[in-house]
Amino acid sequence: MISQTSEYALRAVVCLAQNPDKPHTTAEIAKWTKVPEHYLSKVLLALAKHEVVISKKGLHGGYVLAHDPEDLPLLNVINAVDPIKHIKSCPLKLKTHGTHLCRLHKQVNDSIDMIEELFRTSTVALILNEPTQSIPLCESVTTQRGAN
Amino acid sequence: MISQTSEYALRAVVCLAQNPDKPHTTAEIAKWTKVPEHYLSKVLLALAKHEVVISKKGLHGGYVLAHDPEDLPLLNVINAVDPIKHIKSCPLKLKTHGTHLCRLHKQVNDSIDMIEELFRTSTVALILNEPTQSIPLCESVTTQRGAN
DNA sequence: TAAATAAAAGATAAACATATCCTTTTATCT
DNA sequence: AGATAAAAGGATATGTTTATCTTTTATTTA
Repeated sequence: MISQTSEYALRAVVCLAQNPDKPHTTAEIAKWTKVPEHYLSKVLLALAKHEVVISKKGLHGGYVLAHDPEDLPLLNVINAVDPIKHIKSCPLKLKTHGTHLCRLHKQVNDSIDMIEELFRTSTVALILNEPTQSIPLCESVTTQRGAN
Repeated sequence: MISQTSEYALRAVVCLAQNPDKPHTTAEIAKWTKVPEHYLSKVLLALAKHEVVISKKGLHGGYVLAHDPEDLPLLNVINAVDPIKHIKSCPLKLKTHGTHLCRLHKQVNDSIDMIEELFRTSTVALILNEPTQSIPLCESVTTQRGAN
């Protein structure tokens, strides 16, 4: 439903939100999130281009979040790497439909709208707070990874 | 959000629902739905295997719907060709998470649940009825294709 | 200024989804 | 029975996503 790339991007962003103390390198994030390192590098590049994260080159460089978790909807993360595309005109290119979708494509597009709305209204902060039994990305249930 | 294959399957099923008089061949359906004919052939095969449609070989054969449009949720069509997969256990394979999803993956899975629910409750009949300006798959707004 | 560090960029490969083509099987009609 | 129609199945091709590896560029520190 959402692409592997989006999943990776979400993991990376949550990871950075959990460890806001300093920039983290691609290698670090890759290890923590279990995302293939060189692939993650491309993902982070896209996130930086869309100003979801900020990159810093050189020694002690790495990536940090560009916004507070409260101000960062998951949708922004997803759209940075794999933009949600709405159906705006008839996929069959029927001339009489044009921009007015038939029931079928309206229904499909409604589902896209729903997903978008859900991700627009859920911020990264929402993921961090409300701790359940499982801490995102962390193996242990009692300690944050940053504590190691 | 939904695959090209699912879109094709939905088109084919709606097409058959619009023309319930007799079996229709792959070639006919392909022409009406603007789906590549040989690819559609595989799609219809999957739909038949999942008993969404019924195939009839030989002269005057083709495909018909296996159920009344009222009894056919769009979800069944989608699941026949490209099953919606839920997140059931931690994608990072974190042992302590196991089957108890963290907030991140719960959120993503919730979106999958939402989509599934929407498609479960929308039947093919819903697509046919409530005519808007555009008739599904039909270029003309005044005549059903079957009338040609 | 030199060395070390880390992101950026580019090139290549593997896996998967989509699409096409060709042959075989099955049913129907005369 | 023979001819025809149509689905079923198999093999191959194209395109896109995902993944890996290497080189280049920018930054920091000593």
